[in-house]
Amino acid sequence: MSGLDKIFDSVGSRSLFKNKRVLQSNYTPESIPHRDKQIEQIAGILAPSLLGEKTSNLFIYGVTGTGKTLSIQHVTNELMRRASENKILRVEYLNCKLKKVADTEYRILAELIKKLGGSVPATGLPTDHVYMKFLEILESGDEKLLILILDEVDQAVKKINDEFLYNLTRLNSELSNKQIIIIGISNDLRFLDSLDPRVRSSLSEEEMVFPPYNAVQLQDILKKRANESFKLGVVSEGVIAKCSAYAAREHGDARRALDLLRVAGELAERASSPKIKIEHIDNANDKIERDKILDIIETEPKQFQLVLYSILELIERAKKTKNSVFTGDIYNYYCDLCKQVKVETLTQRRVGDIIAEFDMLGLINATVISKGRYGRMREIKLVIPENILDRCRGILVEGLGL
DNA sequence: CGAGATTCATGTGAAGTATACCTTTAGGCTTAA
DNA sequence: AAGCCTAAAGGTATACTTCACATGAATCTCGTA
Repeated sequence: MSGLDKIFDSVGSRSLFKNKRVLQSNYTPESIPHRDKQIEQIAGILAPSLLGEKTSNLFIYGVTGTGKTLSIQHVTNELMRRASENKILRVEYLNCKLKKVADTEYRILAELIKKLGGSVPATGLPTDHVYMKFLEILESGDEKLLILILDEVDQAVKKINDEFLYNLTRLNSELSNKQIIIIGISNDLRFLDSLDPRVRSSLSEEEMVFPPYNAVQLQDILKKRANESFKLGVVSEGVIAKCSAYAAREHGDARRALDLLRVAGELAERASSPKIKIEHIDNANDKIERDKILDIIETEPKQFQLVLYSILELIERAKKTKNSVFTGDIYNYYCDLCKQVKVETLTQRRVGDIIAEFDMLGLINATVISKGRYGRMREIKLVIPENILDRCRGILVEGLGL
């Protein structure tokens, strides 16, 4: 038996997981603790849809990981189950945050059409044409109602404008025998205030707020899932408490807590530990943060990577001299870098926008400051933790062929 | 000395351009009657 | 004549550029005490 066989064979017996899926973020549990009230309320609002009646549009707030998406999905799943025979309902879920998938009006519509079974080219069509196509494909279906769930709408509106929401809410008047119910989900509590009053009133006919979980509730949730997910006796004393404490600090983000538990389990498994210990959670916390950032960096387009590399290098240098880094410095360094790699340089205008995007992504922190006589620029600070800087640089160097 | 003007380096908005892709339309070719 | 293919014409979204104006506090200027 080869050495590898041994490793492969031992996987089954060594695994700490009974059913890992339970801890993955796309898993929909049977019951959702501490959200009974909200679920009932949603169900109450959406119930008439079973009879094919148009219900109010619904708007839901709450910070990440408070069970918004889960609750909605739970209710709509039940609705679908009840409505499965008579085909009056259809539910579509769309996350508006996904870059390159749903970050423009055109792409959101294209994505919706795709989900409904049609197809549209990535570019070339006038937007109103795409609207027509959307209506067409909607009319062609059997279902009377479409429940459209737009997750993280605030992101979409920030990138586009609120007119497209208005267009969506107005589509109902163009549909002869179909109706659309829009459910908007947002993490940003102030989002509604920034909307045009017209859009606001039609989108948020009903509003709901999901409060964050407190540490006790988080523990409850984690316990339940841990029991389903891990084999008996695998979870050490205090692990659950620690996970929920971490997550409670992140304003009650349950998803974060579950991720933490799952990754901790994976780490423990990899380290051949028979139990998940508290130290695994600390490691998991680092790993999650790390993977998130590394993934963003890796998937960013080349020009963005060049800018980011410039930022990284300059901040590294500035650390020694205790100077700050500004837009101009970065642009100069970036230009040199482009020459070195033989890539076309973008204009400073564009690079400025790219820097702003990194700010949005949370990789850097860029604040506009005025240095009086010496101009006005963004002061740029890195948000990426020290301990993964080298790996970031590694990815960039490799990706750029430096 | 201090109020107001000046200045710098870039922020920021709007409009224009390049590219890649789409539909429509007209012409040319083939085919079947 | 009808059907099919192709190429040109006309159109769009997106990423980027160009142009022009906006910003805001350190510094300068100059009248005044």
